[in-house]
Amino acid sequence: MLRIAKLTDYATVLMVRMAREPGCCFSAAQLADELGVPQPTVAKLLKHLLRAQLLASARGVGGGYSLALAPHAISVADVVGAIEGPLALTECARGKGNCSLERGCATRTNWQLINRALRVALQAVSLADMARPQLQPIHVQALQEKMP
Amino acid sequence: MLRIAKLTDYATVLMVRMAREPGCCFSAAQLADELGVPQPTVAKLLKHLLRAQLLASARGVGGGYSLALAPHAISVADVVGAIEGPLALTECARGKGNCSLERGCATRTNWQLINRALRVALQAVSLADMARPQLQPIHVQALQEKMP
DNA sequence: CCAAATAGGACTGCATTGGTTCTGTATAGT
DNA sequence: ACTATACAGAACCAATGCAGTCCTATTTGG
Ligand code: FES
Ligand code: FES
Repeated sequence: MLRIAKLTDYATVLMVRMAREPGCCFSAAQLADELGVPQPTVAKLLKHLLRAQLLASARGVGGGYSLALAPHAISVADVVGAIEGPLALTECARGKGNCSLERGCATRTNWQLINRALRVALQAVSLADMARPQLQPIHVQALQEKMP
Repeated sequence: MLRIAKLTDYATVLMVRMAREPGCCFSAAQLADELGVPQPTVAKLLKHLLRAQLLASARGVGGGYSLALAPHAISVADVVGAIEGPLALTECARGKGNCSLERGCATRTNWQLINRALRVALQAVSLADMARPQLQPIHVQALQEKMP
């Protein structure tokens, strides 16, 4: 229903938590405990975020995860992308041949533009922003200027 | 994966098609044929759009559907909302008690703002806009001005 | 009355998601 | 060297929601 997966929500909460103390090393167990979410689930998410190179890891006793970049250098779009794959509102927004309506479809390119706007909006919000109690309303200066 | 349902995509294509000849009456069979999508599926979508009062219908021989409002008065957000229900990126974005992380969650209010930005963006695009070959890029003037 | 067309459900197969479990590997401390 | 801790990666399963179909009214023009 045009919403992010619950796991993605968890992931952002995890990342924001870590963004509050960057450089610090968090174990999966510790994070799961703080968050109140089962440990295996948290572990899986952290692995995904690691593969996307948003986290760095240390194995062994006393190991754990830490942010790979500064909090302001990681965007919400990065986190969403790491868990859900590339952002594509419509089937046809990701490459050709995915949508059965392609031939003669009038909405494809316009959807792609909407898609791009969403991506930009998510890229504009960093973990550092999310860690603040409340960020300013995002202002969408929308297309009152349209094609002729 | 943060994408609209395929049926929603169909619905927008249908609406845009009708927006190109407003006032005209389209039967489900005719639209299904034009679109290359099975007739029952199209019929179901049209019923949903009708209930959301985006369409008007005429029964009986020679009946069909037509836009309930002018093309510029119907937004993409309306269509998405009609098919998928109210727009809510996160569980917690729609009312209390939906998200298990609620207590002490630092990202809730910020997600709600992102949510609102998306809604505004979709509301800003009308069927008339979508019917044009290509609308101007949506410009998101994002929150470089954040909370202190 | 009949045919065309919508109105409204109920129903089903399938894909995705949320969540678990298992095996393997690296590391710190004893 | 041994062991406990903690990550790495994959396979696995149950449940939810989606895409699509079907069936039975009801309305209306001819
Ligand atoms: S190509 Fe997918 S809806 Fe137009
Ligand atoms: S309340 Fe749902 S993620 Fe914070």
